[in-house]
Amino acid sequence: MTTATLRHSGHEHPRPRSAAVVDDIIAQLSDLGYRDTEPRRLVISAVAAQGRPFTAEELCASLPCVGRATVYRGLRLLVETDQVCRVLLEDRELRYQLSHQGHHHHLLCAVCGASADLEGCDVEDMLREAAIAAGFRMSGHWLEVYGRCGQCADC
Amino acid sequence: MTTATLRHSGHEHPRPRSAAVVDDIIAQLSDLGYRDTEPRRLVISAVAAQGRPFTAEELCASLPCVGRATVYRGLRLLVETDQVCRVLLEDRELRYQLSHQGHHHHLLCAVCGASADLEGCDVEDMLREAAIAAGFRMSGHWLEVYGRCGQCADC
DNA sequence: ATGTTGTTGATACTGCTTATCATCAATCAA
DNA sequence: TTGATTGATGATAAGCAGTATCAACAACAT
Repeated sequence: MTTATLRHSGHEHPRPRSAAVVDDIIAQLSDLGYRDTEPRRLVISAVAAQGRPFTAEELCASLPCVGRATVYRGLRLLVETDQVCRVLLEDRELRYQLSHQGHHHHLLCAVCGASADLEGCDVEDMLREAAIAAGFRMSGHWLEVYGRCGQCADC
Repeated sequence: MTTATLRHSGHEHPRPRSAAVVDDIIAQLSDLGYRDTEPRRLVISAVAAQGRPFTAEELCASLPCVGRATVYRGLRLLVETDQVCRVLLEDRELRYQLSHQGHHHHLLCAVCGASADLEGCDVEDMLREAAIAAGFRMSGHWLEVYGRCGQCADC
C-alpha cells in the first residue's frame, strides 16, 4: 500500500502541531506585511484541522464565530501566498487544502474525498512540447486526476 | 506556422456550412429521442457560429429571441451528447465549444482566446500509471493548458 | 385530426462569492 | 504608554451563474 501521502480524516499519523502550523503561516504572512489577527489565526487553524479537501462553506460552518467575508478573505490570502491550494472536483466544485508548496497535482478519491499528491510525473514537460507542436508557448495549466483510493477500491 | 487546428474568429478557411452542422446534430439528437425544435436549432446554429470558446452568457446574448433557460438547457444537452465540450479558463470561467468528438484536451490562448486541440500527447497513460503508484485507480481527469498562440506570442 | 408528452420561456430562486462601509484593533513612532 | 495610522473585520447588500417551477405550447406518433 502506498498511502504515505494520503490525506484522510487525520487520525493516523502525528503531524506538526496545529499551533505550530498556525504560527509558521502567520510569521510568513507577517513578513509580507499582513497583520497577526485573531480571526486570521482561527481561519488558519481551521484550515490546518481539515483532514481532506474542504469547501469555503465547510470552513465557514466550522468557524461560527468568524464572519463569512473574513473566512473567504483569509482563504483567498492563503491561496495567493501559496499556503493553500485549490482543488477542482469533477463537478467543478472548488475545494481547498493546505499546500505542500511547490507546483504539483492532485489525485482525488471520488468516494471518500481523500487526496494525494501526484508524484514522479512530468506532465509539464510533455505538455510544453505538445503545446509547441501546436504553435503555442505554454504558460500554465489546470490538472486534476480523479479515481478511487486503495481503501475505496472495492465499494 | 501550425495553425491548422486553431479556432479563430472564423474567416480563414471554409468549413462545413452551418446549416449542415445543425442538421447533422439535430439528426443525432433525433436518434436519441430528442425533438427537432426551432429554439434548439437556433442554439445549435449559434454554437456553430462561434469562432472560439464562448460562455453560456455570450450565447444567450447572441440569441435574444430564445429564453435563457432554453439556451442553458440546449447547451447542457449538447455537452451530454458530446456535441459540445466544456473548457475551463485559468480563472475558472466555464466556456464551451463545438467538440471534435473523442476525448482530447485544449490549448487556450490567454490573449486572444483561441483554442487548439492537444494532439500526440498521451497524458492519460502517464497519469494512470502515476495514479497506480499512489494506490489509486484513475477514473477521469480535468486538463486544460494555457499559453499564447503563434499570433499572440509577441504582444 | 388528436392525444401524449417533451419543450419552451418568464420568473423566481438558490448557492457561492465579492463589494460596501462603519467600526475595530494591530502596528509603529514618539 | 499613548496616540495616530491604516489594515482587518463583520453584518449586510449586491452580483452572478445556473437551476427549478409551471402554465402554455408544439412535435411527433397513431
